Amino acid sequence: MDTRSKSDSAPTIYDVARRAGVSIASVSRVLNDRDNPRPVTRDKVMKAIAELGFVPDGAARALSSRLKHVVGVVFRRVYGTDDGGTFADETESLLFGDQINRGIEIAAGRRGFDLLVCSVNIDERTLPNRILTIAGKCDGLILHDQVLSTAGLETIARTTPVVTLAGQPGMDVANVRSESADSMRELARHLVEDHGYRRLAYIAGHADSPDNVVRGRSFTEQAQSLGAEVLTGPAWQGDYSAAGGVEIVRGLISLGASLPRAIACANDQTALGVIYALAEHGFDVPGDVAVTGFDDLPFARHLRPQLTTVRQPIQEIGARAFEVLHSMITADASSPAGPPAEIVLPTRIVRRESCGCPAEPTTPRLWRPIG
Amino acid sequence: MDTRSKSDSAPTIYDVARRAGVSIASVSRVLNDRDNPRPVTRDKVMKAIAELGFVPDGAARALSSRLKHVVGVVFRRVYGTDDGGTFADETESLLFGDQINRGIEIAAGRRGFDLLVCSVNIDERTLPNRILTIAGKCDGLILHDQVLSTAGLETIARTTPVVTLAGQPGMDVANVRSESADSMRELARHLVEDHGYRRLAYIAGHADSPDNVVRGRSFTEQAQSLGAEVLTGPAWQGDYSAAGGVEIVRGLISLGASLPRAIACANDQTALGVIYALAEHGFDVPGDVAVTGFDDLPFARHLRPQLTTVRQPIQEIGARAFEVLHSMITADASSPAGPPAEIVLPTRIVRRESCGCPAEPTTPRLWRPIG
DNA sequence: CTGAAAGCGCTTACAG
DNA sequence: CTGAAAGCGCTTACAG
Repeated sequence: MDTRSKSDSAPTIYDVARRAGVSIASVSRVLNDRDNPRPVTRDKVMKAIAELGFVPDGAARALSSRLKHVVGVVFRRVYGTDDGGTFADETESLLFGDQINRGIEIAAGRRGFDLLVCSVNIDERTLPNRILTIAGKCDGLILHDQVLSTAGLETIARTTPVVTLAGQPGMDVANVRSESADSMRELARHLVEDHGYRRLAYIAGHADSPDNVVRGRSFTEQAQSLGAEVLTGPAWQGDYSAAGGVEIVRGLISLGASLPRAIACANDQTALGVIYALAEHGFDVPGDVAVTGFDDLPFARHLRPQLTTVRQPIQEIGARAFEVLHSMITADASSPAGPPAEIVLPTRIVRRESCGCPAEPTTPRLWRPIG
Repeated sequence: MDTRSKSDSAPTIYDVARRAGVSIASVSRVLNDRDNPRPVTRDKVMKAIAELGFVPDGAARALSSRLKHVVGVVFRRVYGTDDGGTFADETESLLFGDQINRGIEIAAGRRGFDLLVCSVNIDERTLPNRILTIAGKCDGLILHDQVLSTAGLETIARTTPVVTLAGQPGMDVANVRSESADSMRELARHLVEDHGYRRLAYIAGHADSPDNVVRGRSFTEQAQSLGAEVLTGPAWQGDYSAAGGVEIVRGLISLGASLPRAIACANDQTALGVIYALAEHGFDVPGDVAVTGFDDLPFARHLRPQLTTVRQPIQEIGARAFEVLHSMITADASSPAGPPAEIVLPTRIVRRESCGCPAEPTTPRLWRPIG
């Protein structure tokens, strides 16, 4: 009669209680670190737990306490333009996304939450279902850039707290993003006024990305208002990937187009590809063409020329997203106020060499494109 | 009487059943795609689900079906030697670990599992508890390089399926790693015989990493057996980070030590730092000192000189780890055979420039260290 | 094909 | 301080 419950399957709270000679309620109390159990009781329980190698079941816990202590994160596994190999691995590393997730995870850990991650392909047909399955496994969801349509978003937000990243705030959806307009205007001003460039271009990211739209518009309007020319059109449509940047420059050059004096890119990865392709064709950066990025990923300062870009507090974005989500999860029934519609984090332009500014004297550099 | 259950909290299977005019059993059946429910029934249920925005609760599901469809991954958030800033962000990107996790996640997704990730600090005092909490939330655990002592491992493996990465197989613990000995011997042979280098060194990774131990020993023994000298000692103890590599080379140079003709590094990141520091002091790689890595991370071929290294199938390691874990999770009670003790994936040496071989003519290069 | 009912492993009022 | 009992939201034999 002893074998029944301590058989092959994992021990439960009942096994612990029996072994310790107490009720499951007492076991639960020491498990949750309540202070009622007497030291004696506590010790008996602890001993039984250790002997049995007992691990409380998270599902049962969650069901009972109505909190899973898990937040879900969904992001796109993008496969960028294929340039034939040089940047083939790039999209697998997802620099930006991974770093945001790290920020979320660290913030979550501080509150006893863990991260359920789920990368999806843009073309996935079962996406809505995937996301619902995820939603069922967590207390709230953080959705990266454009993984769901606005409609899909509103649907899921009816029952699950949702925070989007670089998206648009909605009825029940909070959004966290970083400031783009001011910094892009400042960048345009810098290129036009400080460096005197008169012919510029902006290489766009995904057309459906709000950040991209704002960056392109702010940059263009500011440059034009200062009397500079800004090249536009489908030839300048990138996809946030280095391979995309390479392809655009190669295309332009093979068409015999005359390049602008400066190219502002939607993000650092695009700038990386652009600099690569320019170097490949013998153009000097910034001598012939100045190039700028956005994000300030770690590699930006190791590039040669060092990349002038706009610094986003990447991990901070993740951390803030978690905090907002956490407040939505816990507030839920109590607080009548809705979630903060939007959190906007500050950015700042980082002038390095690729725009034409002098090199920072202090930082030695690791890499440079072939000349 | 209608408001009771469709109140503010999320709808449950009971709400759906009531609305559709069927039993919860029927709802459950369409939820799980069984084929008994008649089309009529199914339609009524689907309609109710859509109208209510119902999302089945994962915890309840898991508790009832005894499967959470979640695997946990624990890895170290390492803070490498601080070299004063240049590589400060490096450890935040965790190239290698993230790529393994991506492999796990993709493989998991194919079987309807999601990933619960948890990065821990080496120095975390609550680590055992953290891991137990994680364990309770998933069906099985994948542990990266040395997150737990052997004792801790055995304890948790008593009740949870566990697969380690680059560790050592144990009683109930499967291990997935890639081959290191043969490739390091081949690398030593290549440096000594093909290039004629007679004075070598191996910059180690974490001393407690089995991979590191094997790499160092294989390399050293092979080189020595071919009559070459291999420098050893604490001066060559790295920590798998670029910053560590930088520090070692700077230290050596500042001590006025005469450098070996070739330095084999425990991994690519270390090699990156080593090349950086050598370039910083005016040494030519491979002209003055040849340098090699291990891993073949994406940046290895973009470096100038292109990095000679050993290619590991990184994502494949993650994918295989998941598959083994999945078989342990599902087999459990049924199959009497234990888990495969160990899975070893093949590696191969990739000869590029940093060892002294001629450049690959086909691949253009993006970056190179300052000369 | 469908429903009533038990049970998964916890937490938490409620009594004592 | 401790225990008996209800309940969290599902799944799944078991009858019908």
